[in-house]
Amino acid sequence: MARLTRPGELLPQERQREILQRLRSRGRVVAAELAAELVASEDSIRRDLRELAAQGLCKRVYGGALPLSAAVAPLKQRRGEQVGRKLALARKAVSLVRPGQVLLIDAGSTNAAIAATLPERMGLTVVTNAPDIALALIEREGFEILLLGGRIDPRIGGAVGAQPLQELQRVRADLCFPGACAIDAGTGLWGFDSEESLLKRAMVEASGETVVVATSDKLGTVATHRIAPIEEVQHLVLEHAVGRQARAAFSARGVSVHRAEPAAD
Amino acid sequence: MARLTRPGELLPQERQREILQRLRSRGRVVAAELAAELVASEDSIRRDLRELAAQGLCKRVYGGALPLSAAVAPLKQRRGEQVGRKLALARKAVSLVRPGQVLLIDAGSTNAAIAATLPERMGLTVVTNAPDIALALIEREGFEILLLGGRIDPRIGGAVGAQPLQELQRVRADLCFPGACAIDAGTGLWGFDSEESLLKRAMVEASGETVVVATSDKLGTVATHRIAPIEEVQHLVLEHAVGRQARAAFSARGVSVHRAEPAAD
DNA sequence: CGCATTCATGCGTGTTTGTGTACGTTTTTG
DNA sequence: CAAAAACGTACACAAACACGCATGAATGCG
Repeated sequence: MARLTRPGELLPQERQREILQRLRSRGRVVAAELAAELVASEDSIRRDLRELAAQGLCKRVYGGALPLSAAVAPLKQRRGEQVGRKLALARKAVSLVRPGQVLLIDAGSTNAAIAATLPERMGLTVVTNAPDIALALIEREGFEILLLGGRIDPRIGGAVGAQPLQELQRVRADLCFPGACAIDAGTGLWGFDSEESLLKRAMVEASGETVVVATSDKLGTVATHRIAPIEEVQHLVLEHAVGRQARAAFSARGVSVHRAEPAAD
Repeated sequence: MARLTRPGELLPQERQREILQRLRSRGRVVAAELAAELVASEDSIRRDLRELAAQGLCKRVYGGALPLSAAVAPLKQRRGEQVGRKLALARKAVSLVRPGQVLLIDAGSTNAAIAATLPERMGLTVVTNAPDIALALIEREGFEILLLGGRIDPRIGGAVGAQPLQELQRVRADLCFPGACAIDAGTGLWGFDSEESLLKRAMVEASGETVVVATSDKLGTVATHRIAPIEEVQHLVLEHAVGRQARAAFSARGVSVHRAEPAAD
């Protein structure tokens, strides 16, 4: 008794696609919930999960399924073996995002990982100066994307200079993710390039809160161009391996320190 | 029993276009529904879907079809016939570019192929509203890239609206490549979307010369929004298969017609 | 004008695919 | 350790499918 294309129901493949989306956005799926929300028997759902697991797209567990740790990392992020670490950081960073917020995302590979990890259909607005981030979001769904234009610096991978600065004046964001820069508990946030730092400063100013996501090598160092004092940084996402002392130094300055899960692939 | 041009019914190509449109707007199509709403047998609909899938325009699934925007592995399916054709067009289009010029490249898959075909180290400056085009050029070398910012329309794959329009005021280009639109020897250049057409118009105005690169289905048709009269189009790049009559019609209007090499698949 | 060609279509064929049911097994829970 | 929940396998059925063929309309050529 197979009533397949009943109006209002989902196509088999469509159902599987939806399951994958939920996996990405919520981190898990429950067979019984899926059966209820997508209209299908639990048997069909189980078949789907089995099939997806066989394709290596998720991990089958009792009661439902979980995303595979390195599930959605096809081939665009081959910037070294950092991928696992950056993904772990990105997951933690994304947990700070709430529905409906406006995010200001700077260029950079870590931030690209964050953008790729953002949940769909949360009503998020993303403002960015990086074409790769914009492109990644275009290919997904449910994002309002605002691109900052200007001359593109190929080393940075995004627009810099007066124009994006000017466009930023018209933007007000909830959360800001300035890209790779140095951070120090005493002196605050620093950048390596003059133009770049100017833009990051403007980003921080245009946002309610600032989230710094830092790989270990960015810690405690100071660069040449000042971006912001430590008081303007509300959140700091660090790798699992960072010691307690370093974390405490930031906490003492009023920064919420978030620790990523160990990058277990 | 083929009643082909029956008034009120849809031509095969019209039907396929409609299917693609529904695919974009609703995210899925069901074969049975299509057969009912467009007036055709399910066989014909299935044939359409198979054909569209073969061209890489959708993903065929049991019961209907899905857009491949959220598809898992888009890379391996970029081998459809469209790619060969677009590459042949792109090669011809690029031959019109001279060293040191400033190019204005609109969003669209054909234009992306053009950008990918541009020679490096020719001192070219590229102005574009499409993140994918900007990204492709970043990863190569020897290009000056200027990104037009603004709200991004995911269907178009680039910035549209008032902001890129305004930024265009400050740009003067040598050559302009407005993206996919309809062209007719008598009435000129037409677009399908209001906002989009406005931007294309501004692009044409900001450039010394305009190059229209058209796949065969764009020929002789007229859409709803006027972009420019035929006098403002200096070059037209057509596929090899386009007949002599059609080419002559444009030549007579003062358009330089360039014929792409046959697409060697 | 007559003929061959091309093309979209509908129908009949057999095949593939998804689904529900039945029944035995495994895992979790109290 | 026993009950319940979740699971997997086997089977039957119908929907959806691909393929081949004949039909009828438009087109091109002698």
